[in-house]
Amino acid sequence: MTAEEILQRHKLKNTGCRKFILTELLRSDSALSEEEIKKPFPELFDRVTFYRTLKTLEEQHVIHRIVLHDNSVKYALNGHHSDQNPVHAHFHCGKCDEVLCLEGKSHFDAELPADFVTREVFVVVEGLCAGCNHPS
Amino acid sequence: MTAEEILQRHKLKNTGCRKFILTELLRSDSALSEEEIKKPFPELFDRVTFYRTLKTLEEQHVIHRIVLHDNSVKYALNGHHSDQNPVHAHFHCGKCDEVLCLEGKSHFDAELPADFVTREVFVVVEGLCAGCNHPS
DNA sequence: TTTACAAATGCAACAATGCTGCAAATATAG
DNA sequence: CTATATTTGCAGCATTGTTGCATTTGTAAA
Repeated sequence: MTAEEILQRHKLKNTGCRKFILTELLRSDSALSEEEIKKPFPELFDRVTFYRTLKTLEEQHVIHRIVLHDNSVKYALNGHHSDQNPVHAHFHCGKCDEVLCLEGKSHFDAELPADFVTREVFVVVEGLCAGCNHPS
Repeated sequence: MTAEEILQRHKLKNTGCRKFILTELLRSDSALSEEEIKKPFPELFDRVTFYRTLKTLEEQHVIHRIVLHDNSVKYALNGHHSDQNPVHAHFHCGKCDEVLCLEGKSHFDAELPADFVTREVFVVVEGLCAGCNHPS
């Protein structure tokens, strides 16, 4: 799957900034912050363009935001999930800062007060990844 | 439980800003943002003092931060929970913006990759509260 | 291919928030 | 009451979020 294919599939214009962001996210196993995405070419696009492009891609459900407990934000490509499951869970390694999607691998239950309705559930698991837990 | 008692219990000096923040949190059923805490007397303390006081209270485990999916932050008093349960779950009403603690009322499970370790789990349930779901 | 238009981009600018250093004020232990 | 460590207020800077507007660009239709 290429950046261009993703954009076509979502009927979005094939622009430089969009291609760049999607390409970087495709290259990465883990979710990336805005800064991490920009890293290879920090000055390639204007700050505001970057900001607006991320916003658009999120609104169009191409990518999703992950808000960590330290208030920082990372972005990841959306999978082809059914969107039936309202639980969005991610793992964040406190040492190497990597973020992993736990889609389909987690379960959450809560007893809400009467008449409360759940729309979405956002979970961030803070911990250590295998590499950081057992540094060899 | 008064603000002074809480401060004594944590061996913290009994200062104006601390008392003010704790008093406002004690008065409220739901978690409050910095702005919401300040609301009654917006100019009573300097912006930086407020910022640093919240940070201190959090570091001393008097209050905890709740980071919502829109990146905003709310604060709530810590209960007397055993701290055995690493899951911190809160409900956020997307309409009236209230935040409720779901402590002890939720359960989370995830299949992590081998050798990954969980330290803490932060959950935000986005939805509608009873009042906003069934406006009478 | 050219044209036309909506959309995307870059730039300027401002708001909100996070954060640090330092001097003055203050809480509390003795 | 005094001494001292802590807290506070102020000035100021960094980062991030956001908007308006003029210019450029992608794409669909002529």
